Amino acid sequence: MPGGPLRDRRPEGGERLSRATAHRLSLYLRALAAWPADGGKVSSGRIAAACGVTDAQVRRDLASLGHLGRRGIGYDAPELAAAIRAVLGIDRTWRAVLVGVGNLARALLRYRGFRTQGFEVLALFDADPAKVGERVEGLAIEPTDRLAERVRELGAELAILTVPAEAAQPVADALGAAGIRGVLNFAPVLLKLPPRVKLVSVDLAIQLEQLAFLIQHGEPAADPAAR
Amino acid sequence: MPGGPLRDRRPEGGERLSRATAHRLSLYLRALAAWPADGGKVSSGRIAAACGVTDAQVRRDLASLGHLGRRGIGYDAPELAAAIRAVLGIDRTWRAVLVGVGNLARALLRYRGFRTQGFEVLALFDADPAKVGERVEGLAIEPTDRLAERVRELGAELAILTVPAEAAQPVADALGAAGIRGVLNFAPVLLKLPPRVKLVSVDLAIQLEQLAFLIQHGEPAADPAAR
DNA sequence: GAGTGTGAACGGCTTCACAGCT
DNA sequence: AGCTGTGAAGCCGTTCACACTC
Repeated sequence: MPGGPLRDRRPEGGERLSRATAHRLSLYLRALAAWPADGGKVSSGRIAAACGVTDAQVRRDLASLGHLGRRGIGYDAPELAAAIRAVLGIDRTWRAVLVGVGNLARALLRYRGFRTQGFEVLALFDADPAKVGERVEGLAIEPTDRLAERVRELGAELAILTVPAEAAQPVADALGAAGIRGVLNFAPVLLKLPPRVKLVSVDLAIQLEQLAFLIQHGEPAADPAAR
Repeated sequence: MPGGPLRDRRPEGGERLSRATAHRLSLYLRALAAWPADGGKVSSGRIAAACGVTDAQVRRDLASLGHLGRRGIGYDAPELAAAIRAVLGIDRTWRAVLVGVGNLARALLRYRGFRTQGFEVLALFDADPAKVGERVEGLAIEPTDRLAERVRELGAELAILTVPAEAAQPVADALGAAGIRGVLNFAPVLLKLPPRVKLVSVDLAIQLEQLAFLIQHGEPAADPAAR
């Protein structure tokens, strides 16, 4: 058998944390940031209460980052925040471009917390010639057919896709070819991308459907945060 | 104990379907809608391919809706779509209000698929007096302090919250008091609501953080759709 | 007392595999 | 052959409980 023990080798480095855990870490980070910077010590219980999860869950999540807590004491808030940022990969600045400058794009651009959390939008693109040249939040809109070229030029790693559904796949193809590493997609379609490009999709209509579902079936508890 | 001799309620009383399943059902529904309306028959394999899941998963999900498929044949697309709509609770119209008329709100209002999927926004509210009276997508913006009164008047069941973070909790309180049944929240805070009010939260900044995390750790596969 | 770290039990979702129908 | 429905198994994330530390 040619495969042998070399295949399927777990890349060492301890425990891989799940996507769900990563999501909660974002929540914890937000809670820490909103904290009145008192003593600097926090406990799993306080974080849990602020984020709507159990304290055991918080401890389990934080333990996966290393030995950050001290028994009987708690966690050091700044140290904890730094560790979470590091594992989430937001301890540096990500260079991003945005394609499709509609209302959603404008809302995102104005959203504080993008730049503060380490995301920087470097360029805007739109296929509509009437929009090209217009300035939004300090950036001039460029034509979409320059997308690949400019992505390479700027060294952008992330793309935010806020184009209509029909335009999404062609743009995604162009982004993939230009060497982008991640796409945050708001178009309600299933994008096909090479496996080296990571994808997170947000479908706003589906969220409303989920809400209808929750009401329809009397689920036990309200949801702390959703995806 | 009422009921008595009537047991054996197979059709819908038995299995509760999970939130994850409900999310996938939304995906399937979208795939069905986008289908070229050929014969009218679909198989679990085709749906699976369109949604980025396994065929076994599709069968398991659809089986939980009742006995819709026919062995050797597949599913009848229109019938399947109707069944999914029914279980998701979107086989009727939901009356909704929207609070906080910024760019995000305008993007949502323009989003086709809201009204077509059974959601109708009846009124808009904003705390900014300068915006009150302005018409957006055919609706005049009303002052937020009329919110509770108008929710009752209109019989609204759902609310879409697109206000700044600081304003979210007070508005949520007002909505809860007015008898709203569900809230779709876009403000980056953990809302406290009575358990009878269902909550779905969408945090756009967290989605970007998730993307950074995926890139940072070379996850095996790209994600079909996210929450 | 307050609080973390963690094995172990638990529960639920997903995948497998195949029987059964067309 | 093609495809669904479904026990059974596998897997993974969450919760429990408690030893341990300050």
